[in-house]
Formats: sequence, structure tokens, C-alpha cells
Amino acid sequence: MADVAERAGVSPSTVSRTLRGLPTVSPEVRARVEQAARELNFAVSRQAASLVTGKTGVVAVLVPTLNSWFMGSALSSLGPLLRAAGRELNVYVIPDMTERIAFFERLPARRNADALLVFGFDLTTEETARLDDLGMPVIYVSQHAEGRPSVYVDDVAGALKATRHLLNLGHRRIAFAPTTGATGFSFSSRERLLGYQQALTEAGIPLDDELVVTMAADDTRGLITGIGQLLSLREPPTALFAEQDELAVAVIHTLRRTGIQVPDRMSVIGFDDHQVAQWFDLSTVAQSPTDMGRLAGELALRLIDDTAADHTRHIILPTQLIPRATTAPRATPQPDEGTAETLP
Amino acid sequence: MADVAERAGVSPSTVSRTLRGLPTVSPEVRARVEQAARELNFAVSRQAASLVTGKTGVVAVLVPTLNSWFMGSALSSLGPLLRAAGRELNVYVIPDMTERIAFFERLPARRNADALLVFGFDLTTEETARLDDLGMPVIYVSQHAEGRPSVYVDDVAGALKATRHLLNLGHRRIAFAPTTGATGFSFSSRERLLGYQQALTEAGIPLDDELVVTMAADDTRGLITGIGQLLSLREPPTALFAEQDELAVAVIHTLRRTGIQVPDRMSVIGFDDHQVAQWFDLSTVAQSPTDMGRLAGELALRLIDDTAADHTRHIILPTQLIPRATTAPRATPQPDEGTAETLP
DNA sequence: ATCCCACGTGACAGCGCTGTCACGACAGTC
DNA sequence: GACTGTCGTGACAGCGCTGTCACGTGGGAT
Repeated sequence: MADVAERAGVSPSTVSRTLRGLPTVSPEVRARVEQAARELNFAVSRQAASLVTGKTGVVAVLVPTLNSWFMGSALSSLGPLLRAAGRELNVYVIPDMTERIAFFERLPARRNADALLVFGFDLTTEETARLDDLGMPVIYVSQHAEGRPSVYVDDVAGALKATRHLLNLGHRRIAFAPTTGATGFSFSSRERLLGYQQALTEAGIPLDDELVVTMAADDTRGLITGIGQLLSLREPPTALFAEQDELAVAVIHTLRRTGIQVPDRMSVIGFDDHQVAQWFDLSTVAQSPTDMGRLAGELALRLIDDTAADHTRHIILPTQLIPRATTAPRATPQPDEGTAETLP
Repeated sequence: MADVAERAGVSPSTVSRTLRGLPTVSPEVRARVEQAARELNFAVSRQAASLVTGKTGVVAVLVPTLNSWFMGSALSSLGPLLRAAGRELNVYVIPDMTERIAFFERLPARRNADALLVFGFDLTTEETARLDDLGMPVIYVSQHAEGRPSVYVDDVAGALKATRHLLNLGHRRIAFAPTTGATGFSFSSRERLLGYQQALTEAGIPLDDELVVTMAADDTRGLITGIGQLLSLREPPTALFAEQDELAVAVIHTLRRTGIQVPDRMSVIGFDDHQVAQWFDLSTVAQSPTDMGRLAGELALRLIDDTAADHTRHIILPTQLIPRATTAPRATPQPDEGTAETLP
């Protein structure tokens, strides 16, 4: 900065003022400084600036993985938004429980960011409390946190729509397949289960725990045993609601390999409206992670700039049912459900 | 830090030494300081530290999007690796040309990171030159940069394998479908085209530009016209090699909707071994973005710590052909290829 | 007993900025 | 013509650390 000042024939103070866009700089001086800065390829050191201002110019996000449609979409809209606001995006990837514990133990984001966006974890009260004295706004994304700023999709309502759709098609035995990651169930898992149960209850159908089977899209063995479990029930389901599209697609693939046609013998519906849903003609419930990323980012920027802002407002996003080709009216019961026993 | 020093009854210097793990601290003092730090929830300010050391503790990555299987996988392995090394991950998302120009104009990473990983762009010589005087190691990932550290998969060899596989199945008219993003063609697009051409040439088959049609997985209209273009040739292809699995899957979906069975009437092979390939039983060429992320990260850490390290070594990763159910021997020619005209 | 050296610790300057205050120049007011 | 206020600029301290140097202590070699 001293170099720029010398080149432009002004004091470092003036250079600082110019580069920060303060109004108290005369047009001629401003032009001179800007040109000098350009010629020297000068960029302000965030570190030094933040030491004085206490602001880091960084927004941190805490995510369980980046390898998912949801995170990818959300962060792809968040990133450019932050850049436009002159802020950097710092990502903490917490792939497993060990890392999760370490993160909350050490809280490395402390003093190294102006705000933290926590994505899609189902945090314990202790963890939430820990974040409370982080000394920066913390925004909970894809989860509800009582009394704290949250942005999430209305999972209950979405699951309600999916399940009602199956009910309206005449299905009575409807399975629900939640999924779990290395860091445990997500907030959405719980909420979607709730919506599923609510729909059944309002239709007067008793809940049956045997119809709720946890599976993971990337665990072929678990998929097969999970589906086998459902097909070997005395009254197997005629429809399945998968917590995520990717799981729904994996389920369909597994079903088809065992000769069970979708939707003829089994209706399947997902949740997300992932790109893959289109290629599979999968019925699903659409949500918009892009919107979620954008809204969360805007909220973060607002809370950073305006410390007096309301820190308890929640933003809840809508869902839409997207009926496609994997859900169909319940077929008249067939005598032989025994194919379940012939799984590979 | 002064608070911690006071609480532990030592000088700030000693606290600093302790927290940085320097060996010249007695065990008793170390224990006292560590406890004091824990009790006060103290975390070192990276900003202040970096002001003195000149190191930011940050590794920056430049990516065209986060919303892709490749980026997600690569960064999911890179993130924890950096965390384990005590470094932060800073992401610059450059979704379009405007942002791209702005990035290279302003180079916001300057002084705000210790190394930069550039993912999957096909940079111009000017852009590369600009990065050269960024004052930090720059690692080119998923692309080859002459005389600069690069980590990439052997796209040419992979494409060669895919095309040879189709040739070995008896196909002679083989189409290639490259794909393009908002920031232009990637390095891989070019390389895979090269491998495709090389395989045809070594089989003595003349290249036909009409068989190379650019498409995008998320552009349904473009897909249909692109495929229509191929099917309306005097000699339509009997096999198609798609630059990416996602595109291959979209192509298969489009073909099936027009009544063209895969692989009976048309063999399709992709590239990536994306998760979706399994669900579609898609033949493909596997690469490992996870390995790429890890190797690139390790390389970055090495170049940061050891400025004398060899900055010109390239790491080239292997590929494997994964034959599945979407490639089959060429059918005996059928008289009626006219269905191409009946596209919706 | 004397010297030397290794070891653990404290004092202090300074990294590159920003916020505050002071100052001079100039225009407007009575 | 003296006073007041506004505007643009410079001087300077200090943000929270780290690197360097100096210092005191104790054990081993001579």
C-alpha cells in the first residue's frame, strides 16, 4: 500500500480511503490512486484489514459433504452471491463423527469468519449452544433451530403431498425409506417421516413400523436386504416413498433387477426433483436448493451488516408434487408376491 | 492471547509457542497453557498470525461450479485433507464468463491464500500467465498446463478405451457427443475427442465431423435436435460415446422415448463412472475424482511447505473401462432407420 | 571450582492495514 | 476583514499475533 501511495504521490491513508470507496476523496486523486494500484497489481490484504476492523470478509459454511446434489446446488448459488458482495466463501467439510466432534470442540471458524451457515445437520442442543457463543451470526440451513435464524424447506408438507398422492392412487400399504449419512440422520429425514405418518393418520391408516426401512443409495447390499424385508412382510407394500430421489432411483433399479416392475407392481416416489428424476421419469416432490442457498446467503449478509436485525425469523420454502411415471393406481392384488423370496 | 497468558501465569510468547506446538516448552507449562486456552475458548486469530508469518493458512480453489459429481467428489476428499493439515478451504465459484473475466482481472486470491487449485477450466495462455505472478503455487487440476504442476486423468487413453470397446463390438459408425458449460469447453472435452479420433484412425475409419454433435444433459430441446441430427444422416451411427455419464443417461432417456432401444438399436457409452451409471447399467470409463482431489491437495501442501520442490511434475491418473448393459454387438442392419424422422 | 552450553522463558519490535484526530485551504456569512 | 464551517488530506497509534534476541538456570566437561 505504501508503494501505491508513493506512486500516486499521496499518503497511505488516502490510498486506503480510495480503495475502500469512501466518498471523501477528490476525483483526480481517486483516479491517480486507482491507476497506480492497477499498475502495481495491488490487492488489499484481508488479513491486515481484518485485524483492525474485526471483520474478516469471510462467510463460512459447515457441510456434511460436497458430494451431493443438494449441497452442490445450494453452494453454487451461494458462492457467486457472496463474491458479488465482496466476500469469500470458506467451506468446512465434516464427513464423519470424528471430524464433527473435533469441529465443535475446537470451533476453528471462531474469529476467522463473519458468519456461519450450518447445512443439513441435525444438531444436538449442546452443539447449538456451542455455536451460540461463537461470536458471529449462525444461520441454520435445511433445518429448523428454535429461536435462531433458519432457512429450510417445508419437509413435513412435502412428505404429506407425496404420501397423499400415493393414497389418492389407492395405495394403503405404503413404505417409507429414510436414509442416513456418516454423520447420522438429517433434520429432513425426521421431518419427512413425520409428514408421511401424518398423511397416513389423516387417512385413518394405522402406522406400521415394519414399513419404515432405512436404506442408502450407495449400499447395494443394504438396499437388497431392505427391499427383501419389505417384500417378505405378510402384507407387502404396494408403494414406497423414498426420502431422496437418489435413493428412489436405486430402489427402482434394485426392484427391476428382481423382476418387479415399477410402477406396475410397486409405485415409487422420491423427494428433491434431482436431475436424475427426469431421466428416470420419477415422480417426486420438488424443492429448490438454489433458492435455499441464495436466501441463506442474503440472510447472512443482512445479519452481518445489521446487528440489530431480527435473529429469530425463519424462512420456510415451499414444495411441489411432480407426478411422473413411477407412480400409478394400485393394481388389483396378485396372488404371487413370492418373487420377494427369489432375491439374488 | 494475553488473557490466556495471564490465566496460565506465563508470557504471551510462551502461549504462542505452546499453541503452535513448538518443542521448547516444558510439559508442565504446556499443560497449564492448554487448559487455560480451553477454559477461555481461545482460538488463534489467523489474520493476526498471517500478518506476521506471511502465510494465510488458506488453500483456495477455483471451480466452474459445485453442482457436479466431479467437483463434489473431488472437493469432498480435498476438504478433510486440508483440515487435517490445519488449513482452511476457500472456494471461488466462477459460473460464467463475466465472473471469469472479473476473477482474472482482480485476482482476489492474491495474498489471501497460500496456494490455488484451478479445477477443470481450459485456460488461455493469458490467464495462465496471470496466475503465474500470483505469488503462490498454482496447481492445475483436471487439465494439463505445460511446465506447471498439474493433476489430471488420462482422458485420451480413456476415450481410446471407450471407442475401441465400441469398435470391438463391430460398430463402424460411432458418434461422439462433447458437452459444454457456461464457461466453455473443458480441457477434458478436447482430450476425449482426441482419444475418440485416435481410436477411429487406428482402426482405419475416416473421421466424419457430422458424427460429432455437442449436447448438454440439462437441455432437453438441444438433446432432441442433436440426436435427430445423428439419426437423419444417410448412414446414422449405431453407437454413441458421450463425454460424460450424465449426458449419456440423458441421451438414453431421449432415445428410449423415441422408441429406439439401447443397446439393441444403439449402443451408448459414457465417461466418469458416476453413481447414476450404476442405476442405468451404463457402460462407461471410470475415473476417480476422489483420488484427484486427494493427490492435488497433497501436492498443494507439498509445494507450500517446500518451495524448492519440483514445480513441473505432472500426475496423470489412470482410467478403466467398465462394460455394462448399454453397449452390445452391432445388430445386423435393419432396413427402417426412418423412426428418426418421427421425433416429437 | 570454573567454564560452557543447552534449555526454557520473557521483552519487544513490527507485520499492513484502518480509525481517529489534526490541519490547512477555501467558500460563505455578517 | 474576521469568523465559521466544510472538505480533502496526512500523521500516528494500535489491532493480535510471531520472530528474534537476551536472560537466567542448571548439568556436564575440564
